[in-house]
Amino acid sequence: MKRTAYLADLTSAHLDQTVTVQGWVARRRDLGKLIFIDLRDRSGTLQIQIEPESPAFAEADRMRGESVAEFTGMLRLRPENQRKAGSGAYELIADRATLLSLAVTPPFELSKGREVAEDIRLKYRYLDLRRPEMFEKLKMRSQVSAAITAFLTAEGFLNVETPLLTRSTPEGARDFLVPSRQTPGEFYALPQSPQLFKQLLMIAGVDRYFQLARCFRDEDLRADRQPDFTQLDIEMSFVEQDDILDVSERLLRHLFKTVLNEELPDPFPRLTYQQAMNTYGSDKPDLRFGLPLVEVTELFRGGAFTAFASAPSVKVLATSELTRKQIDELERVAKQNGAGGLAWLRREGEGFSGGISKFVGDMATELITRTGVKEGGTLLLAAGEWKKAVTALGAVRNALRDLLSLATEGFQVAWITDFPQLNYDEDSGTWTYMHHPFTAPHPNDLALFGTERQHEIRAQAYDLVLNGFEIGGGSVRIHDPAVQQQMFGAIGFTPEAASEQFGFFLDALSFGTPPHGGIAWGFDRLMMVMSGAASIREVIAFPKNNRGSDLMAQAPSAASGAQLAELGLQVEVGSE
RNA sequence: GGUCUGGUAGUGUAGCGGUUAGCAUAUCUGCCUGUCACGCAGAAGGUCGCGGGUUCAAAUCCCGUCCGGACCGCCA
Repeated sequence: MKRTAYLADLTSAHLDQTVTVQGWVARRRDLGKLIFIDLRDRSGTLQIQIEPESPAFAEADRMRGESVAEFTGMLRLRPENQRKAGSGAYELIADRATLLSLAVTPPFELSKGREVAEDIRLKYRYLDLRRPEMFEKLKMRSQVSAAITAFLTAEGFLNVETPLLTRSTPEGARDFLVPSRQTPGEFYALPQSPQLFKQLLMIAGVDRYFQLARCFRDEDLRADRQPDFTQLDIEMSFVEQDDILDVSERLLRHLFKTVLNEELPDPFPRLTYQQAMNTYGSDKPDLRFGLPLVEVTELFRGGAFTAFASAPSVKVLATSELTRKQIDELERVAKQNGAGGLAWLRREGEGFSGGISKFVGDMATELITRTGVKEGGTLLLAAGEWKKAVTALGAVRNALRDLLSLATEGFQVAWITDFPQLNYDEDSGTWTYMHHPFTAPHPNDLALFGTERQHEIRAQAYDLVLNGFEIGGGSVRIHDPAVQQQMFGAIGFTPEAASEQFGFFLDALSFGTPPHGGIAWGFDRLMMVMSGAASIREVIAFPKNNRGSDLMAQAPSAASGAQLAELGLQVEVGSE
């Protein structure tokens, strides 16, 4: 029999009517003769009452936790002193019960939820997803996805799909390869992003494109990274950077308003890359708390503390009183993030004790003034080459956030702009692109190409940062072939090499390319932050663990000899 | 590749040289007609991840390994 309604949709209109409900047995309370069952479906729960004389009794008596059941009976208002909110105001007096599917004892108690080890939840993901908390995340994701589609469609964007089986191009990440059966020895690559395709769509005249695109990168995982993930990919023609930022802002404000009823600022704050790094030690600063890095390089220059005396950069963080153990832990963080060490000082009156205090005698007053450190408070200092020093202290800043619960409630969004166009790779001694090789440099900086100041070239590239997570990034693209040549030249691509690797794309650029640019949002990350989840896995229906394996489906798995033969492949498994 | 951290009944945990390996919950049985984390009584359930070592004695200490998790490298 068809169910009357979802459990949470039963209202006073159904009161004293015969209704049929279906769902899972969330809990069973057997009082001997009288049985109560809490039935759960995706909408909520409803208490079912089975009286001992009821024809439903024998069937209900067989039901166990997580079994699927159907009940028909009269919907009643609960006794007044027992009513709860929503469907908790009602109960169903069953006169017919059907056990649709008896469940074996589940491997974990669904009601324990969060307390259960994640690998067990992942192995039995379909059970984990029965938990209301998990269902709510799936639901929110679907709502955001629908809102994105509606908003961008209304703005004139076209949703276009791009291939998943495509060509490997030398971009940033490692590709996942798919062997070709029809041409043995050749491989497709799964796209790291639809980057080239979306630019080709601009060349094709689509003008405004978006797609919720699956992307694949074969790199090590993190709490906010999966090997296959979803990107909201956007590209627009005949626009400048501010046009792209404007659409992005309006879209994000719309999503937060409609889905979370949260107001985001208009406009979003903007920080340049330089400002973000210098002040917060990160290109994705968490702006839910202050704690800026303070500049003290010249205070220590030529001083008694030799480690700092000639350092290009010395930065300091002022925080509350910390224990030695906490400082040791923070030093570990600093070292893991590239610092040689983490110096510290404790304010005592108008001077300092502990740590490197014997070196700071005459600069104590100036340190106190600049940092505003309170009595008993701690200063944490890192020195070195500017980027190393600020990065290490930026990591310490985030560690302090976690240690002292500094982050405020809610959402803090910002644009990070003016990223460097080029990055010097110390290991290989070569220049590389920071964003991607088609990113347009700032027009005012073009003259710096090929000079020793080319690291100062600013790109028309920007990241969208939310609560310390990079949730989006994009750029204006190069549409001038001469600039493209300069860019390839800077990163050591000869015209031949460029043509070999991006030939079809460079051909396309030569046939009339509009000025264009775009952005890609990490959709999973956005959902993670919006839903307050601690990991990206919480907002993906069937995620992979930290080692890239799907504990439920047990992927990846070995291929059979026949499959390999058909593909012309042989496998050598790592022998030492 | 590296750093840190964990692995004890189905689940969550205590124990950290000598315990019958404890507790909670789930499971099973009995009792119970207004419960709602129902209650009460009882039962069953553990190669203490795996291998080696130290010791009279190892869940406990040491080494290795496997499996989780966080981070660094990596991820335009």
